[in-house]
Amino acid sequence: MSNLKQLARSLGLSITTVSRALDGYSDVAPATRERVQAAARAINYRPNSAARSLRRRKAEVVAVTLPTEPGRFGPPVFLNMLAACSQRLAEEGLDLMLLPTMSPAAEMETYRRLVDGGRADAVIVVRTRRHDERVTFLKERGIPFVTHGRTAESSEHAFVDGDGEAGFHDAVQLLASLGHRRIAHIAAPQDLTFAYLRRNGWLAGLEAEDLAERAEYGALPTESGGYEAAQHLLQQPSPPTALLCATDSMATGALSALKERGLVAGRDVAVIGHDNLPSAAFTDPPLSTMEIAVPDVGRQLAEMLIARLGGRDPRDLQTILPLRQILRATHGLAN
Amino acid sequence: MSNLKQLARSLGLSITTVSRALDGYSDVAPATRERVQAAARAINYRPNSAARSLRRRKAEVVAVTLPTEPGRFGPPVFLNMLAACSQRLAEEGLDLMLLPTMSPAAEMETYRRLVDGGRADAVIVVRTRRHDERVTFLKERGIPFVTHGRTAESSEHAFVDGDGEAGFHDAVQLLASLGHRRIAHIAAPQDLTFAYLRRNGWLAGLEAEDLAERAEYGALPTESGGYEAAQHLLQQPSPPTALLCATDSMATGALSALKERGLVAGRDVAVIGHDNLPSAAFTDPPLSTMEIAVPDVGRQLAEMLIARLGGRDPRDLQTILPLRQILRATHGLAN
DNA sequence: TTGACTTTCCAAAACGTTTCGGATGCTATC
DNA sequence: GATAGCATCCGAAACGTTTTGGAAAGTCAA
Repeated sequence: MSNLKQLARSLGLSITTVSRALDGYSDVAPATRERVQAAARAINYRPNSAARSLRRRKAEVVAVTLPTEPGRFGPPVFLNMLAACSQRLAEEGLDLMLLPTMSPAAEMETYRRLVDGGRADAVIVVRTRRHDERVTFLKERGIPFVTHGRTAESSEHAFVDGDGEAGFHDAVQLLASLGHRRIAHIAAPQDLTFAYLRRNGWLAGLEAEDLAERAEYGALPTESGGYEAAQHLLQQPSPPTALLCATDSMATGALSALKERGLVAGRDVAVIGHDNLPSAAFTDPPLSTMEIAVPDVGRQLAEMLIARLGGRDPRDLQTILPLRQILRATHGLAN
Repeated sequence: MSNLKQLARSLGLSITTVSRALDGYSDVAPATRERVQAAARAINYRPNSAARSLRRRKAEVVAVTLPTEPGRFGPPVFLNMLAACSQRLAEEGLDLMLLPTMSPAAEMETYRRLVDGGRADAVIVVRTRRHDERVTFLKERGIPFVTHGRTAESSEHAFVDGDGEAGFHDAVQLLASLGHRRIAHIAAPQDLTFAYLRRNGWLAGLEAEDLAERAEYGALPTESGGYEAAQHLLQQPSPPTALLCATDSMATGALSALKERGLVAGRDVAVIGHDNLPSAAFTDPPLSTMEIAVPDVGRQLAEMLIARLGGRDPRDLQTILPLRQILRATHGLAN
């Protein structure tokens, strides 16, 4: 691994000049700069990142921890989003670094290493919970951060989130307009903000439509969870005619439970999910679902982070994005 | 952010002693050590990672770039694997850092920053191609690395891979034993090693069973790709009775194409995939597929990396893992 | 009392970069 | 021919840690 000292010696220049030539300062002669750049290219010189960030007192890294419950990774949706985010951050010279973590305890320890060890300049929080230890920690330390999804104390920090509440409200109204009266909810764990808000939207929709029946079942946000929930709901005395599912994964499991009982989704029972996973277009029947209407959530996340790093007030950096309903075949008619 | 100097001053000790107390050296008095540890805990001290890795001349980071074709992220399978890998690496004091990259060019630039800038001590290569620029680069630089999936020059480096060739060979034999004679292959891009090997296995299986018909169609390894491929293969004069698909995503797309033509998978046409995605148990009918038989590929990857960092010869670190067939409902009988 | 050992501590150098505050030599101006 | 101004370069300090090579004080045996 080459360094400035070698480079300087080989060129008969001082370390200072070489450093400034490469950084584009104006006090180095054009001819010299070219010589330096050529030599740097020739030996594949890159500044040592540890030395640079020690001196500069910033890591030039934005970190995200990826909570990975054993055996199950979060929706692939996150990763597309984070990829777009990383692209924008790269334009700013920032690396996005993802750190898988296995347990909440391990995750908090990672946060401490990250923040107290100066390894990251800013943090993105995903899988946000309503009362989120990570948010508390970051606020306490005063390090810039943006959450993907709100918390109970969202007014205090930057976030971007889809309007799941409105989306589920609308979905209930759509189903009601199609004649459904018994619209059940397949809920994800309520400590997760997105799950809480979607359930709220469902409740509000029922309220608005004056529907008294409010059957629901909570499960893990996975295909199995959705399957289990649907099984439970369908075997009740007067089973629901519509299943509003917190996620597409759950909806997929629900579809499979319907099939097992000889029911056709979109004809016998309506099913609506959320996320518009790539596979949602290929379920049988193709899943009706919803997704955030703007294409570049990741980019927005990056912009917010950059604004926060530039000192902008977090209260100016709070976006709730509208959802778009994707109506395929499973939202169906009530019979 | 606190540092050793503050800590030392507040304790009336030298920086050296504080450092050594925290690192568990034996030349510091037990009483002193406790005092230091208590103080460090009190102010949330963590060593500055830039300073530490500058001095130690190692980053204590293992990097993975995640190639993310726009709009599409690799199978979630990777991420479970990497999470397990990161857990094992953490025991060794190593951070696993994932870097999303949008294009091959951007990916190579990331590699250069990573390696020439001393940001990572070792690298994991995923989505391996048969002729892989990244592998060439890493070999040239002499930095330890392990690939997930083989390359054309695998004899030279550490890797762990599933035996896709044998798996697809076996699948052909299974299908043949069920009476299928026209077994088509839905292939992924052949520059990806896994795709190449699976196709090879398919060919070898046909050979072994003396089947002359070898219809195939290459597409992107996505649901849409599989859909498109199945459409193409099924509209031929004498369509295949079995579709052996390079991935479960493709198989899912193929299932949807079958349905559209009124065909039942597992009765009219057999379908077999690869990966055993969580959703594979919930397709309709449930997908027959295969997966690596051992549970902890990620851990193996980590062990190899650790061995390489310890100087072990890469030729001792090459594992091809057997696959397990998961026979659900779509491998079906030939009619 | 002396010398050899042990225990406990510490000063200083080093890692590779960035950056502050000049230094040097040259050109233009009066 | 002195002076100011400019273009170009550089020495040295600093970032926070680890680590080398002792130093100081205490213990023990002879």
